[in-house]
Amino acid sequence: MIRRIPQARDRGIPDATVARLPLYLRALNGMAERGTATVSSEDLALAAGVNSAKLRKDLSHLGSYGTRGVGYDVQYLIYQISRELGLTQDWAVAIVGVGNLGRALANYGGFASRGFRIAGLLDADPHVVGDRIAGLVVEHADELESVIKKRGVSIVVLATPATAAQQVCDRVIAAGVTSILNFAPVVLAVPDGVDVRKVDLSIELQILAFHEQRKANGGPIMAEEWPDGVVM
Amino acid sequence: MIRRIPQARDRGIPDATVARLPLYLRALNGMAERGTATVSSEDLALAAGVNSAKLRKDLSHLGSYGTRGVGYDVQYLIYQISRELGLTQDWAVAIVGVGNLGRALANYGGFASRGFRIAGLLDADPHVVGDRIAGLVVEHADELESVIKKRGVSIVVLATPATAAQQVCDRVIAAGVTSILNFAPVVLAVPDGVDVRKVDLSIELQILAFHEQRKANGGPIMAEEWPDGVVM
DNA sequence: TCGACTTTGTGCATAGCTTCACAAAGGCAC
DNA sequence: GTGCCTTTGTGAAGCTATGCACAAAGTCGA
Repeated sequence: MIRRIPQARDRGIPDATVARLPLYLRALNGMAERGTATVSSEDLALAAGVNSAKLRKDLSHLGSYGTRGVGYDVQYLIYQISRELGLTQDWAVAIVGVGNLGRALANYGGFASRGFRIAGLLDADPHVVGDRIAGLVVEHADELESVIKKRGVSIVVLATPATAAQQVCDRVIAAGVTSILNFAPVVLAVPDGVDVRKVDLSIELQILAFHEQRKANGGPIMAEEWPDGVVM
Repeated sequence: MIRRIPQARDRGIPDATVARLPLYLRALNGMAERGTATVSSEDLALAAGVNSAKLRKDLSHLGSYGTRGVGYDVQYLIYQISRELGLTQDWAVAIVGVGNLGRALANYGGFASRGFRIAGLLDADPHVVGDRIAGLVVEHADELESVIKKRGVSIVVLATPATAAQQVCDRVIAAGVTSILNFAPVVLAVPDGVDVRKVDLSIELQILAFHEQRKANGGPIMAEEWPDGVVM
């Protein structure tokens, strides 16, 4: 039974807000690079593609970091959001499954730039073990537990085939990992206290197809374009 | 101003429901492969990792396809969900940007199996153009408009660098595409009527880091483990 | 045919998220 | 100072999603 204790500065940030903070952070970094010193909620909201009231409410969960009449100090806000997200520390990430997707992830620059360090690449296929990818040598999946413990891995990325995902998942949890990013198209069963986030390419396409079909067959349409009385 | 017109069988399916339908579909396909003929909402909900009341409410938006006392016919439900999602037709997909991620996507089996046919691979880099990947020859990005029109592409996957994404996005929209799956870490500006879904690997990791940090520093914790009176 | 049992479909209460609208707070010119 | 202007932070209202709980509807055995 997990129960939150309200604290002095309540850390109960809504999930929806947490999911947007990285977006704000990215927009702020762009502004910092262009030399912008302060930004209003209106402008930042525009850059992040959200409503400005929502942005202000999101930021208000972190504290009161703005200045009325002026806006937010870009550098200061970057620091506060980074701290809140835990990006001021270094996270060791292991990628399990070095197929096409695993390789793409290993080479993806967006990780390293945010405090995520790839600390291990593992695969069960002996033909892949030993390959050097993005500066790391692929290790055998048998080494999973030892890699996690020796290198302090706290986040595991699953890029294995669907059939292997649950088994690998069980092993990394047994090894003490409680944060998993799952690319395999399966619903993982995990105990309480373990966070799983899922990225499913096929599901995203299916959602797009739904809306695309709807656009084609008079779904949500311009009311003006619908011939009067044609309702079937 | 877009306004929905309620229809005889109201097609106003909530977004949250649409996002879960592919999940149900996957679970149902697994059951069909194992020869299951009917399934109760309880069992299907378990397989899909959702609450059974939610599952029933989701399915009730499609119609009344269950039999009280028995459950749902697996094959029939597969058909109904597929039809609703638009998977009974063939969708031509083009992937723009054939870097590591683009290659992984091109080789990803999950697309073809659901009515998504990769109809084009494009890249701006002359060293990549001409490569054969997953049975297709990479074409130059200059051919974008012609590929979209000649092959009836209706969904475009953006796997370009962030800097090129908006420009490519503008071009595919000008060519008539209204559904985009964006892997580039930018907020795309698009006109009304265009659907963009975003997959952002770095954001997912940041969300995990937030929760991981919270687990480490007395965030949501076991109430029992918190020393009495220590509230700062 | 009947009654016990199973499971759906949904009304309702609740929780969470979004958006509006505005008072409070601060900067700046004079 | 003083007053005007800008922008934040947030109360309140409305909307969407969730989950309980149960009546309605169907199956199945006797």
